[in-house]
Amino acid sequence: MGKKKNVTFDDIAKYTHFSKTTISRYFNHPDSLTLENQEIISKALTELNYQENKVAKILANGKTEFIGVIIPTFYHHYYAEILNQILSTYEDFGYKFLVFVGNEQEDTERRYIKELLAYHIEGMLILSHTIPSRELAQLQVPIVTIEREDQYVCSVNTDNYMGAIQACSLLARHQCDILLHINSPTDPSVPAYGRAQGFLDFCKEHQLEHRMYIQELGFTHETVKSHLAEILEDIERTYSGRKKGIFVSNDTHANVLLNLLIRKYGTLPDDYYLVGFDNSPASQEAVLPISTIGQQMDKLAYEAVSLLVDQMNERKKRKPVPLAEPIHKVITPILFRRETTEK
DNA sequence: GAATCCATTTCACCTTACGC
DNA sequence: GCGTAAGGTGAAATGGATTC
Repeated sequence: MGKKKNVTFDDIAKYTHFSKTTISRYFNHPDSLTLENQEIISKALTELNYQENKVAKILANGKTEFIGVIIPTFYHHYYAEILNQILSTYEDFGYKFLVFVGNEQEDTERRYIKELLAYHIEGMLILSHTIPSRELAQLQVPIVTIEREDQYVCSVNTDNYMGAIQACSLLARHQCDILLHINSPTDPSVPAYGRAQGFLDFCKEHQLEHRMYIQELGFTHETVKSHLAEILEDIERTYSGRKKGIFVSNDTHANVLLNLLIRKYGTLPDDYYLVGFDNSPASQEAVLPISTIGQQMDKLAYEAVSLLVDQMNERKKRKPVPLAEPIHKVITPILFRRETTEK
């Protein structure tokens, strides 16, 4: 049995005795047709069972309606959630997404970007950290980054510094004797650096005893667990008998630390107060729901896609005016008090 | 190297409405 | 009745990879 041929504009045109142009106008500029003719075409579409052909549309106008996305990893639940929010902006903007996970491999990410450009994506959202924004800015496609170094490209970031202040304020209100911050080494050009800087500034300003554990924790559960176990051992040894307020740089790591404590003590000891960052699902689903600084992922995703769509629309104009300077939007974080501080 | 896939775009034509 | 503008529509060119 031969393959059944799809119904095309040509078929609709012959059926209705209009030209293909008129059929195209029906879909793209319906107001340019009389109501009577719109009705005739509408009826024909139903009778012929026409199925929209996006591939032909892309071929004709060169606009793929695709946005490329590079995610660094799915180990952090934050990225799964933010991607979920990005995908849901389809309802608002109609763009579809081609997603790659770079796994922190710079050359792999370059290959993925090349592949995305070959698909004629109209814009790109970059969440991975490996490729400098100066290099991204050279690509002939609008780009918006989320929570990464962004000097030369548009971006949407959480106010990490304010988030750290909120976390420290909460721990200070609980009269913690010592404030501790666990983080990976972060370059000052990365927005997340604000978490460490905010911690440091708050402790200094309020003359609170503090300490920062800054070290690479790894990208697998096993390595993170092993490194956090070492840090916890040091905390137990150094600050025994004191009330410890720990601000961990993300919820995934906060959850691993919480599990280590619960495995050891059966519960979260009274002298431990814990705050994470991101409000990722891990913080809510933990054995003890974790207090956290919530990144408004829905807003981050919406603003990022919105900023990208603005640039993509500008490029479609006859005389596009490129941005003089990259736009950087900042989203306010929200404090969530849960059981790791509210005992 | 030409034909094919198929929707869009550009240019151009025809019709109708309106003012003088 | 004529000229002009606006509205409605069609023919042909177009895009790039694949197939013939």
